Amino acid sequence: MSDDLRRNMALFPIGIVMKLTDLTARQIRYYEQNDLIQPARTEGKQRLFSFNDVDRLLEIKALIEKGLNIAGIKQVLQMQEPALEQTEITTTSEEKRKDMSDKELHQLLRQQIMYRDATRHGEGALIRGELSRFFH
Amino acid sequence: MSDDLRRNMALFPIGIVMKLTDLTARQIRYYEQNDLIQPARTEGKQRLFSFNDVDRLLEIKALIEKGLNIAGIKQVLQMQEPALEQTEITTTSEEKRKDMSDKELHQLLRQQIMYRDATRHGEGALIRGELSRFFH
DNA sequence: AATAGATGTTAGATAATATTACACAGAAAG
DNA sequence: CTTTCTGTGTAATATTATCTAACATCTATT
Repeated sequence: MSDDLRRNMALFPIGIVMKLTDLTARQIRYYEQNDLIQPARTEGKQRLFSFNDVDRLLEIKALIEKGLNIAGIKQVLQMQEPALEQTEITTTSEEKRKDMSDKELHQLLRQQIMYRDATRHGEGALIRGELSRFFH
Repeated sequence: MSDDLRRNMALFPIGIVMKLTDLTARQIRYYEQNDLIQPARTEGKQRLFSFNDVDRLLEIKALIEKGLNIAGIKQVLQMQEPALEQTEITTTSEEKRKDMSDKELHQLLRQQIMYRDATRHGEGALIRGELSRFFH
């Protein structure tokens, strides 16, 4: 329980996240601008990232390297998001989905499967696996 | 193994550490000035703290609240430091020790014992215990 | 009362980040 | 084969965060 708190706690400034993810500030801000991440802010409006944010950025990076564009990444990420409120789960996800053609969706799912096959090792250890990339 | 890397990795600016430890910047810098901690620095000379640094600051804070002064804290911390190089362990520690009177040392040891009794729970989980204070 | 230790506070300098705008290469579309 | 769109680089300027150094304040000890 406090593990969740830990991982969601806003801790890192963008400079650290750049080193951790090997992304540029420009990229990180661009992904935020396109709603792929929503880092917290200090009083002075500076971004603060959590472990989860860093994890997500690493996923984004992996998907970018697989050739996905922002729209595709957005779909993939929202698919693997845990069920939030039990109200309107279906409506929300269906609404989002209706923006894609069948072909696009199938291609996306294929790529997502490949991605998960490549990265899945231990069940709950997926997170650990992501974080371990910090230390190369 | 990479756990050690993680805990020693310089990640947090002083502003975050202030919130995490509930210490002021003044205090943190003062403790550094007195060699209780040695945080890393950015190229631009700004402090960067690791999880271990934060842990240590929490220990320092606990000792301060017990009424120890800097010299006392220094002794306690260096006692619980893991054996570093096998060369000159004895000489180094004895050199440090000879600065204290017997009375001071005994008082210190008494307090240290009380401290360890109060905080010890699971063996290697001491770190976890400390870190959990972040989330009150 | 005087001293020393620990912290508060302020001032000025520097580093880190924010925002915005423009540039540009490659992919996608026409 | 142009044109357009996307993702990223880069530069300028403003603001925030941190740094160091100095002086002030408070407490406990002498």
